Amino acid sequence: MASDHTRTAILSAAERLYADRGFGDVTLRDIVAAADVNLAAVNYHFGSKDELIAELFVTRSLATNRERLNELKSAEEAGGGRAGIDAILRALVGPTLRGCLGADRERSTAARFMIRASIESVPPIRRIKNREIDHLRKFAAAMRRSLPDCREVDLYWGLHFALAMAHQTIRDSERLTKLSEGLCDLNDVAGMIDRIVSVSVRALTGRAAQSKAPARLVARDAQ
Amino acid sequence: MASDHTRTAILSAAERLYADRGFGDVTLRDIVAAADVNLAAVNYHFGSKDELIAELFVTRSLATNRERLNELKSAEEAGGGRAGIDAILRALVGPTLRGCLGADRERSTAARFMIRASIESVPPIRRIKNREIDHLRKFAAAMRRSLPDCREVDLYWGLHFALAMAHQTIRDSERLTKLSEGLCDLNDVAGMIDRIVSVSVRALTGRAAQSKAPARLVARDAQ
DNA sequence: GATAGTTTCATACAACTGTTTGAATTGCAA
DNA sequence: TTGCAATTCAAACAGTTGTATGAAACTATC
Repeated sequence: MASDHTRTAILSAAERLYADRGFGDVTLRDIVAAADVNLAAVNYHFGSKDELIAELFVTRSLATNRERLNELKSAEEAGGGRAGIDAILRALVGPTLRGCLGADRERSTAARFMIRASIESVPPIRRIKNREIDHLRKFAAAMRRSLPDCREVDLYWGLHFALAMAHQTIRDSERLTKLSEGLCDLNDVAGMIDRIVSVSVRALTGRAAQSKAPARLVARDAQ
Repeated sequence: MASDHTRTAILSAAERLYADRGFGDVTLRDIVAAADVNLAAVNYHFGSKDELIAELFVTRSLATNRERLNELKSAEEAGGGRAGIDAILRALVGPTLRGCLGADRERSTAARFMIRASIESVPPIRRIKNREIDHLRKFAAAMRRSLPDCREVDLYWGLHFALAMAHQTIRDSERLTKLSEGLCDLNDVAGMIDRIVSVSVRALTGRAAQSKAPARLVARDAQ
């Protein structure tokens, strides 16, 4: 194993191309052209296209999860074993948002690749993705500790919504910019995280706080 | 132009396959096999694969927008020209959510096709999709009328978040089910809409303190 | 029933896909 | 240097893709 140069060139070219254009229309020939290596190098170093994608995904997935858990852990330590709900949610959505929309270019392609991977469900990734559930469960557990009075079902919905907002903001930032005619500042990543966390916290605590339960609102839809 | 049978068979088979498996791995041969027509029929009736996709998207896009605007209009008429913010958001996310997760199978594939189209950005669709902005602007305008004291930027973020939650709930309903181990009931579409609308309203009215909106909203729960 | 126009069909085509091959080149230890 | 394994390379492979073709089968009009 000499210099790894070819291997890493392929990895980073592939990641960038997949992040930019999706898995659908990026061919091995595109990748090797961008990496400036020979076509056969992919199969020589990775075995197959699918294994290349899988390696890319596994590496990044572990890194993202580690980053999230680090933030969660230090938040829990700071709170003596129980973190505030806002810190938990911040640990959940912060890394990806900063990664995708922050200034660091390398982290940006990495994070955008992960978004692609979570959207265009391509076979080699789908097989691995079940582990994500286990990862999210840790956050659900932290949230449960933080909000012991919150109903279980509300907790999952809150987690789900927080991820949804973060996700969609990354994926469709262009639409939001166009729609608001530049009013929504996507460069202010910290402000954006605050906003998402704040909405999520309110979604979670709004009902729990005002103790009184369902004044179920009239929903005349249905079929 | 005799019986349209072949044409419509292609359209509905294509829509179903694209909705189920995405644009990435559905070939013309898959479509004609499902529609039980000859391969050449696609090019004969539609010109090309891209034009078939475009026709599918335009048709459904117009239908969805019409449905949303109808709901919005009747909500505004009921409120004497100014609809409540919850009714506006309900008109925005309701049709798609009911379409995707409701019981009506035909509507379901139609709506799921639209979700696919909005995720996997395939060229023939990307060209058309700019019109969506104009459509959303109408909802932004209605929201502005409903919450005249709300800051413009908060308004756009609220609209964005509402769509994000609806969207992600449809796209990744499986993950939510697994994560919550069936606790989050995705069959209760009405309750889900309540929940999304309620969170969105709180996101909008919480920050803009002096709002006049009826904050008596509480989402109901299943079970 | 013959005719003209539309629609279907089997088949072929050219382009592109991921993968394989076997020879050429490299790097390094003896 | 020689020898040998690891790596690179150009070329070709088999399979799939969207599209085109020209003959056959229809349908309706006269």
